[in-house]
Amino acid sequence: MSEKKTVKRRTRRSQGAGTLSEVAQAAQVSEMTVSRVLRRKDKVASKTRDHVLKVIKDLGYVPNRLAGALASSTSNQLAVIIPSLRNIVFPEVLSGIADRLDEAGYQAVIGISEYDLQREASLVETMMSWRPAGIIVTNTQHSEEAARILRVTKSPVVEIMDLTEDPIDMCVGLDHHKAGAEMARHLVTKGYRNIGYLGCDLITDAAAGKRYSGFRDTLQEAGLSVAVSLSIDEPSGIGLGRNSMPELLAKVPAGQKIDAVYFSNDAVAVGAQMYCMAEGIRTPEDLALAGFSGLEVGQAMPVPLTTIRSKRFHVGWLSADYIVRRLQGEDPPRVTDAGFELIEGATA
Amino acid sequence: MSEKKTVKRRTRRSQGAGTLSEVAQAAQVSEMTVSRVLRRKDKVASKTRDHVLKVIKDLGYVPNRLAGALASSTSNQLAVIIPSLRNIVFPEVLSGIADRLDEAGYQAVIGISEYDLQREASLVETMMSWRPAGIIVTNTQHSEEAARILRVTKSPVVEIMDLTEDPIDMCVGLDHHKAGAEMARHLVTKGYRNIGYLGCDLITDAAAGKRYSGFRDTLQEAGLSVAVSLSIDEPSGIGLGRNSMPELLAKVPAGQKIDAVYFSNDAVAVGAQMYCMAEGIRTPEDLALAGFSGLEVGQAMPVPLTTIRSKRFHVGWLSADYIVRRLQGEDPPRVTDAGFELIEGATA
DNA sequence: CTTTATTCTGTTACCGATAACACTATTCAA
DNA sequence: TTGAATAGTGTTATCGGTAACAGAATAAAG
Repeated sequence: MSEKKTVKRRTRRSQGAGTLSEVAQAAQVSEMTVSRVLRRKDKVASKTRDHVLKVIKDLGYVPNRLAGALASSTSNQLAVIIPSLRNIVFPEVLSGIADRLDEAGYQAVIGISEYDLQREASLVETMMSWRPAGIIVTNTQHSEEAARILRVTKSPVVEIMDLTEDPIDMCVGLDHHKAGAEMARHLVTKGYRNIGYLGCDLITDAAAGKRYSGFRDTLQEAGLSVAVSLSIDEPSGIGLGRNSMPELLAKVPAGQKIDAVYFSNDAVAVGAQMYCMAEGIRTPEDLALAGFSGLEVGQAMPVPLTTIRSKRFHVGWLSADYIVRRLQGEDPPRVTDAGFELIEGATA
Repeated sequence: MSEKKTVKRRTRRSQGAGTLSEVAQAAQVSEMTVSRVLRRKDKVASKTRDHVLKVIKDLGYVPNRLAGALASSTSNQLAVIIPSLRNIVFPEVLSGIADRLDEAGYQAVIGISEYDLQREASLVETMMSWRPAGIIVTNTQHSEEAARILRVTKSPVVEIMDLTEDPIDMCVGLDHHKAGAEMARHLVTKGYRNIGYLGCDLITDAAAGKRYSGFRDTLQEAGLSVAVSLSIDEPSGIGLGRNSMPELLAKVPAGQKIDAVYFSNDAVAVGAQMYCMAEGIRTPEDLALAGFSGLEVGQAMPVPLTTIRSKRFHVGWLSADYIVRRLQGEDPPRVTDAGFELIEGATA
């Protein structure tokens, strides 16, 4: 008489949210029926549905999406990796993403890389292990490992803010080199000849680096060069601009003078502008200033900042849109140049 | 001869990331061994471990955490709900949260409620359905439904930024009523008697509402009242401050004058300050200004803003810390007043 | 050279859902 | 009236892992 060895163990803790099977029992239907009611797919008799819904409500049942996602291998989570949250640009991108995802029923999971490619790689791996519906990463430069994972996945991938001809999957951004060039042209046209540069670390922030090189190249074409430049390896911000201006000005060779400064972004530029106001340096009469981003704060200044507006909300929205559409079977463009726009403020 | 009806179906799509079982086969060990290698729990012979790790690397295997979390009912995801990302205060809170979570190996999943309790409730439900390790929500006011779900869950819950004596589980924040009161006292002490208020909608932003009531109450105790006030139902920001100042000033009864304005937060205050600079209104000689938050931009102004610093990074860090510690079996305090600090700038 | 303890690895039973198909009851056209 | 199409619901086999215990292999003890 062989008795099957029935080991009874397991008293796995409940999470207090109930299970499908509890609901099914209480409602006297099968689990599938409950599942159908919740997902509103397939039809369920409206009488049954109402009854099940009532039971669900009474029990305060909250479905377990881990199980759902595992079984169906579909998720409504979308991974988003950005370099930082302190630079208001990225929250604005996120707003665009969230806006589009919302209406499609998806949810962003955000990771912060702190401008560190190694951290980015580790985030990519962690986030992909949750099998998101898609992933959005910032910039087009990635570590070998991150790139490998992103290339292998079948989920849609969008690289944002920057452009490349050969994206991993899709990309939406703007040409930073061109943006830098455009500002250089603007300053040259305005008659500035002795131009300085103040920015955050150009290696850390690859896009800022591209803008700088576009800027410098264009000056060179005009027979000019960057008179003096200073890169600070700190998180960019208003404080950095305000505190580093004296240092930049001090670097100007004795006997020379600069008549304009280009900044890595608006935050730094605004900080510098505040320094100028505090020191009685008139803009643009004594010194012209030019930024990049088109932040609200720059445009609110008594003398609005001359800058280039990047379409951050739009880039975010579009990248999310592409992912959603891809998931719906469409085939959005691989490379999208969202463009930019020179804002001729009053500082240059 | 009864043949068991063996239905063979299923060709569920692979996700291209491999599975434990594939790794196990390739490495000639059991799935459990691979699982152990990855989770670094239990010990695995170092020879076996190295071999498995090599196979994992060669295959480019990325574990499926959905399955892992489902089986172990533990997650490294932490849900965080904030009202907005556009107000730099919240990204700063998030930085604090991310900072602490990182070192403990957790990951924040962020939801944006847009100051809408209904949306918050829906986010709470969606996010809890992923069975996060814990959840952080902003403010202490929630819809009936959100509160129910939060009370039922066994995961740690922290309400942040505001305080209440009876939190759902834990709370970390500051006393906004007191903060408003403190600023009122400061202005009164400084000799201001005709004080106006400009802010965003007080219903939308409950914390701002509490500050205002603390402010008003204290003025009343001093025998004063708010001379003129204006609430705009728009997302608060620098633009709002800059554009609404004229309207506020226009509301001052003819023949009267105000000598100070209290703002719902620094963004609005800075916008107003820019308006003043642009219009040649001197601060504080012609008009004193006082904000709340202690944003970098306010302190970088040529005339630094008088305001109250909220410890946003710290609040975020601490809330994450409490959750992590709770998960480790400790018992952090239920209510934590993170305090605030009056910054006596030069505008009041 | 056993016995016992210690390491390491495998087996089995789930976790809580969904996919795919099966089956029963209606409804409808002929 | 009857076979076929349509609706509504149930059954079974996973999804890709982990918990708990069992068992084998090795080391330590007597």
